[in-house]
Order: sequence, then structure tokens, then C-alpha cells
Amino acid sequence: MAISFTEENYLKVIHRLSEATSEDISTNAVAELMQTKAASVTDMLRKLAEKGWVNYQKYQGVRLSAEGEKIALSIVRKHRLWEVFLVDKMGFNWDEVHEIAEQLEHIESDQLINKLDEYLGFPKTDPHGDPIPNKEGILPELAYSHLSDIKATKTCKLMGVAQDSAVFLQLLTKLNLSLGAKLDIQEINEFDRSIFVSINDAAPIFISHEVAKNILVKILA
Amino acid sequence: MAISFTEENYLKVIHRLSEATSEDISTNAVAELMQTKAASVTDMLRKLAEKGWVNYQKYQGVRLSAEGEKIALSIVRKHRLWEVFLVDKMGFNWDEVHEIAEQLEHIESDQLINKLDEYLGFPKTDPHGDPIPNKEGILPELAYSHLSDIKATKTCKLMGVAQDSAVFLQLLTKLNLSLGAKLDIQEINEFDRSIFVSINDAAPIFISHEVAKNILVKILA
DNA sequence: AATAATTTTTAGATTAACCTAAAAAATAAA
DNA sequence: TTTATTTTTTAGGTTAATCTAAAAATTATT
Repeated sequence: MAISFTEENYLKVIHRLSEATSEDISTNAVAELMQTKAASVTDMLRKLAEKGWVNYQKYQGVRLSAEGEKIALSIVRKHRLWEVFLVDKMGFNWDEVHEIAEQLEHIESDQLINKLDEYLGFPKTDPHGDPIPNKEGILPELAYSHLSDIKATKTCKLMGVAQDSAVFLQLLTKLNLSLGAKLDIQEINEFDRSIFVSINDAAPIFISHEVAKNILVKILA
Repeated sequence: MAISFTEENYLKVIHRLSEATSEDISTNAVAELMQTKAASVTDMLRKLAEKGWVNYQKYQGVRLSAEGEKIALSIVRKHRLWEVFLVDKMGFNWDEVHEIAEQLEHIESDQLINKLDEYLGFPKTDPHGDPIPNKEGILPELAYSHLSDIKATKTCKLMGVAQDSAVFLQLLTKLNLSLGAKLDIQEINEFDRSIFVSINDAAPIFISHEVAKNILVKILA
């Protein structure tokens, strides 16, 4: 069944919201991410339900059907592979690729995306550390910790970010924080929950709780 | 001013029709290429005229304004660069890339397209021999001959094709005709205008007038 | 030049995606 | 457990791009 760009974007947004919770997704939550009004969302949810891509009962929220999940994952796959292409091959920075990938993710050609995957060397994650679903639509669970959740003075490795906004990524770049960076937590301040941390063995600096929330790390020691 | 995919496609089609003639383009001609009805075209032409991209007087046909021409050429540039990418980097055949490039040509990012251009080594032509407009929107005139127009037993080189359809390109591939192929015309048959020709010094074969019309060559001797 | 044929435009509908404002349902608070 | 608040849905409209059918203009033919 034919699918429009808009429908694809709705499925993607519902998928993203579903990753954070096991509850049904509210109309308002979808409206906010879609930058539209709740009334418009209601219309679309009814339509997506008719097409069998979501399970939706009015007033009860929405969740993806198996088929909807498959579509959403294929869009995520395309988005992330194109991001790798833009950074690795086109020489963009990690904070420049999101908007362009938002367009490229709607290009329809399985053949192309599989050739691209191969051309890029079957990458496992995108430039922000997010895992890339495979051809079969299976998304490996990476299960990293948010830096803000770590309670003790550990050593970690930066594995990903929880946000793709250019301002956030540019800030990380300024802090010399990129994928793979080593983080030695020196101290966690109770007062403002800021973290005093040494990045790649440099002199320690302060990182705000707000930033730490969006940094995903693997704990090394 | 914002432009929709549909508007881009109309400008592209008007541009294509304008290449073949210096006359104004008729509503019906646009309708045919856009695979839509004349009434729809009339609506759109009025809209494009309001936006200043075409000059249109009702019942008098249409032609691109300077601004419309610039937009059309930027779409052609994107289309052809993506085709080069698909063939040179992704390993597609020349008969497989048109549809995908039709989608990719609408991706909006000057930065991306210029980086792509560089990545591809600033190609002069696409996989079908069509010239690629440069950043400034200047399309080098290549002025090759249609094989069907040649009246004598000459030697030529295949420089391009006048049609991108998969069936046509696949036929050329079967005939061992690809960009750069050497063609030694042995004989031109008056009866059906078929051409008896040796391709890359192989035993000569017959090529129909219909095929010859769509083959662009440079005359070597 | 008058008539016939063709092309193009207008008129009026349709569909997808959106909107605002009002009504209904669900949830929270008194 | 009523009442108040918030969320969601319905009702009715808008815009872009399309359509069919009919009218108008242009072009071709006698």
C-alpha cells in the first residue's frame, strides 16, 4: 500500500516516542513532535489505523502494529545510513546531517539502501552512536547509560547522544566530546548535578546535568 | 520563495520541452509529460506565472522566465549528479538510475550537491552522456549528432542517448553499445533507414532508424 | 469567410493534510 | 463524588493538486 512522506513521518515519530516508554502514545505527544495540532493528529491516527499500521482506540492513545513498526524501522535505517554517508563520504560534521537525512530517509529504493549499506561497510551505528537497524528491521539494543545516571567516579567511553540538535552537538564539539571519547568522572556535584570530568585525559571541566542527560556512555571501570 | 516537488517537476518538464524548440510550450505538451490533464496544467501554469517562474498568457503557451530557467537547471544538475553517483559509486547500471534520480533531484541542500559534485570528481556528463549544468547553472552545449542524421559511411563515437527509458538502454546494452563505443557505419539502407554498423570493430549488425534517432555521436572521420 | 475540429480554459468536485473553535471524554482536585 | 482541568475528538473550513464536463478560444478545413 502506498505511503506518503507525512504518513512516514507520523510512524517515525510514534516509533521514537515508543522507544522511551511501554505505554500507549498520546495524541498530544505526537502533535508536539510533528509540530502540528492535536486535531490533525487525531485525523491521521484514524487513517493510519485504517491502513493497519497502528492500533488506535479513540481517547486511548496509539501504538505501532507489527507492520507499522517494520515501516518505521526501515525509515530509521535509511535515515541513519544516509547520516553515515554524509559524514564519512561527504565530509559533513555530525551536527550538520540531521536535516538532510530527514529528506533522504524518504527516498524509496531497497536496492539503493542495501548498496549504500555495503558501500559504507555495513556500519553498526550512525554518527551520533545510534544503532542502525539491519535489512530485516532488527534494531540491536545497545543499552548504554546516560552520563547523568552514573552515581560514582567511573571511567566511561562516549557511545552516543540522545539528541541530534545542532546546538547540542556543536557544544559537544567545543568540549572536545566526540564518539569514542574517554570520560574520567572526577566528581558529581549534588548542588546542580554538574559533573567534573576529564575528557581524553585533559584537565577536568564541568559538564551540566542538562548536557549529561543527553550523553550515552559505556562504563569501562 | 518555497517550491513544491510538483512545481519543480513542472519547471523541469517545461525546460525539457524548451530544449527541443524555440516556440512557446503548449499546455497539452506539458500535460503529456506530466502524465496529467490539460485542465490541471492550466491551473499550475497560472500559479507558476504568479510566482514569476514562467511567462504565460492564456491560450498562448508557456516559457520559462530567467528565474524559472535557473531553478530548472539546478534540478537537472542534481538529477544528473545523482545519476553519476548511482552508477559510479553504487554500482547501478545506466538503465536503472532514472527513477531513483527522479526522487533524489528534489533533495534540497546546496552544500550537499556541491560536495557530491566534488566527491564525484566534477563530472561533465551523466551516465547517458547528458551534460551536467555547473554551480552557476550554465549548461555546456554539447551539440552531438543523432546517429540517424548521418548521411555517409563515417566513423563515430557514442557520446550520449536522447532517451533514458530502461527498455531502450537495455537494448543498447545488448547491442554492446555504451558511452564511448566506436561506430563504423558500413551502410545506410534507404528502404527502412536502418544502419549497418560495426560496433567496436565487431562484425557489423543492423540498427533500426528508431534506435539510431536516440543515439548521439561525435563524428571522428 | 464560414464551419468543423482541436486545444485550452473555466466551473465545480475531490482528496490529503492541515487549521480553529466547540463538544465530549478522561483525569485531577476539591 | 462532584467539580474543575486537561486532553482528545468532532465539526466545519482552507489550500494544493488533481479530476470531469462544459464553455470558450484558436487553428484547420472546406
